[in-house]
Amino acid sequence: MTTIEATTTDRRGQRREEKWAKILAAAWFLAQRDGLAAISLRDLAGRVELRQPSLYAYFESKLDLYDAMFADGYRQLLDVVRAHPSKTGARPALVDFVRLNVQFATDDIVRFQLLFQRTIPGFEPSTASYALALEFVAIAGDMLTAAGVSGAENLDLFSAVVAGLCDQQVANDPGGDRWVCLAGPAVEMFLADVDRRNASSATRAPKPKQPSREKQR
Amino acid sequence: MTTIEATTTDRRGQRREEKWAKILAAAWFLAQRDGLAAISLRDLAGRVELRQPSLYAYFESKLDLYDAMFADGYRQLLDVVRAHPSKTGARPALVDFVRLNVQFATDDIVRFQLLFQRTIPGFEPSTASYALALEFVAIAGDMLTAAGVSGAENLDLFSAVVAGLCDQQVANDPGGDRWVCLAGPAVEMFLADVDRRNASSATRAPKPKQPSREKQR
DNA sequence: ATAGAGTACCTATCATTGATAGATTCCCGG
DNA sequence: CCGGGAATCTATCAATGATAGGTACTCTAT
Repeated sequence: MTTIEATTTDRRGQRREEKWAKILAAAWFLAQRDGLAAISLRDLAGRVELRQPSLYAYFESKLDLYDAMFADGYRQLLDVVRAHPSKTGARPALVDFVRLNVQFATDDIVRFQLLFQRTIPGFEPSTASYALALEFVAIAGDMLTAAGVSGAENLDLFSAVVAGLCDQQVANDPGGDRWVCLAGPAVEMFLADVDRRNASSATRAPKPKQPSREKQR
Repeated sequence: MTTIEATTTDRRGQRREEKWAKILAAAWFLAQRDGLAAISLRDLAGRVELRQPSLYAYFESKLDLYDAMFADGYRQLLDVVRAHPSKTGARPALVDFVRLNVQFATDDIVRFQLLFQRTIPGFEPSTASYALALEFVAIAGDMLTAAGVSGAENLDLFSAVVAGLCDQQVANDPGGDRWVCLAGPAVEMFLADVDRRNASSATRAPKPKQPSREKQR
């Protein structure tokens, strides 16, 4: 779906992938300069020494280009998250994880829009690309369970907090850090709330659902 | 800015405004059907018995149409917020306010996108339209101070929580209420956090920076 | 009543967009 | 050296937002 496949990975395949990467890079540049939806295929082609129809040898359509960018963006996100040294202790790691996410969002606004806001009419990531998104969600879920948080409602609340930080940072202070530096307080707030609810439910019902967890911080 | 002004409010003015409203309604319809960025002026014109160039008697450009929709959307939001009966007690009222916001977002996704996410390349609300947005922000600020919350950081955190709820609801469960019904818990979480921080800062430093405020609830 | 002004439309046309068809060039294996 | 396929081109399409200029209607002032 994403690309028109090279039938076999022959010697040409490498050159092709190089060019493919160049196109993608140019697409990101244009998206940042003119807006995600304002990418012009002619402009894009010109930047990689091609004519506009030749792009269709690499992408089936413009939406397919967006799909490739979507996958590329998630690969970048996964790289960032995985490359980051995980702190000792699940909760400090969670704080770092959130801060990393907000920073990632602000580092490239159009990338954030493409990955997390459905803004391009008609665009829907292919299953292959969406798998990368799920991979990321799984990582986030693991970090939460490691921090002793479980339950669908808690996951939803957490995702809302993180999304909100990113959203506000991107929309109201692009390039700044007004909400980036709220990552710590926000996670603190969230975890305190989880604890609070667990404690109160524990007093009412003597069997706490979650196993007791260490409180670091 | 928003519209090409009727030089005088003559008898025709009324008809003109009627038609103007019709165009706007049709624009919302098309936005919901095809996506915000995919509105076709020819299609839009056809739905109000006009030819495409005639729309330029009502809007200077397509971006200007978006500006009119932006203002219209905020007027709707202000109407909803003001029409809602305010509960007794600032904090229950705040919960209601948040729930109302999330509901408003899900009720019309493209409207949410236009008002709160900068997705249309080149679009920036005119100062007149943006004034409506500020009006809304002011209302939210008032509700917060009424609930005993102050400080820029708290406002930012609050806005992030609300935005996050809307964002996730719209993106991941459009039409549902997975995050709508988290409005209550989220506000509770937020207020508990504010209280917690105030309490701890009060014990450490006997002079709280913010003037003491009544703690209701 | 009627000329003039001005509004509200129209048709015709433009440049640009994403997309397709078909010809051409280039490279590599036989 | 030559045939096939990949890569790219030119030419063209329909649809888009925008502009120019003309036409019909309506109200006002003489």
